[in-house]
Amino acid sequence: MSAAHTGVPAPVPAPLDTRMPTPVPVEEHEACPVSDVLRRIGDKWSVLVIVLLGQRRHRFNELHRGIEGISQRMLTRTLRGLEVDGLVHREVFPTVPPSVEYSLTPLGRTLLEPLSALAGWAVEHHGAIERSRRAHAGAADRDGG
Amino acid sequence: MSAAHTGVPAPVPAPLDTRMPTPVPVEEHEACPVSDVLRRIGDKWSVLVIVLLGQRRHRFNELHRGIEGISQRMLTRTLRGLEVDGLVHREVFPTVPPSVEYSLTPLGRTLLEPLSALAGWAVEHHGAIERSRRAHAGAADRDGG
DNA sequence: CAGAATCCAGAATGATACTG
DNA sequence: CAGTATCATTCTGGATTCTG
Repeated sequence: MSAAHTGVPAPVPAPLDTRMPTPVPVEEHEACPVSDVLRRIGDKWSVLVIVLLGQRRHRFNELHRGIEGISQRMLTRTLRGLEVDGLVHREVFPTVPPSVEYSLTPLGRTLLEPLSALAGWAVEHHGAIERSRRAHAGAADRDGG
Repeated sequence: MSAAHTGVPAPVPAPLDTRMPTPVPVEEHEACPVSDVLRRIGDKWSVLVIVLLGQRRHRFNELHRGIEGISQRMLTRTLRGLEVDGLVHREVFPTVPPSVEYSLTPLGRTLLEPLSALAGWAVEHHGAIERSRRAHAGAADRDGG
């Protein structure tokens, strides 16, 4: 197995060597756990739910009110997905009216640390990203128009 | 602005306090840089491209051959998206036949570090995630069948 | 070689109405 | 309160064909 998709071993400083040492296979990319996780939390709402549940546990409608713009359906689906992956715990209280509380599992809490690393990167560099996007949009205008 | 979506300040150890200190607004989640980055690199191929380009620069067809299963169209679209965001640099050599080399920009290289943190988490915990998925699949079978 | 253009299938997301 | 069911729409990814 190539090391390419098994762990991103280190922040390689990109030697930019013009030679081609290895053929770079990357066969089993479908099972790559990195892509797998990225696709799970890369959807529209999962990160927001994880962050909110990282602060404290919440009831369903608290999340619904707290995340402006999410539909009931998508909140349910997001929570189910995170629950199936073992990141979120769902606890039902058989009261009337019924009450359900969501919280992060221990596994889910371990995700907060690497997530905060990526969040820090995003906060630090989203200005540069947006400038780059605007610059390329302008370039496209000048190309096409 | 709420602090909820601006940086995931720290790996909060989830006090699980039953009180409700703050109302948790999360208004401007559409502009949340964390979700923004996650959605960019959470697609099917971006992470693989970033990892490969983190090792060294590549020509178009090297990437095409190196990433088994990717279509020409998706490789082009993925590279364009990363280029627009300022993470990938595209350099054209006007030879015949033409040659194009892709490499990470300095901004793109800074992403390797937080990405490797998340990758480490994924590698460490994807076993637990898959067990959880299988457990819930089995539970669904017993529920529905 | 490195793409662009076109067409298409399926998944993700959303609005709305209904239920225990 | 906490969902489920249904339908419509948008987005994503892919196969194929064509070009400088």
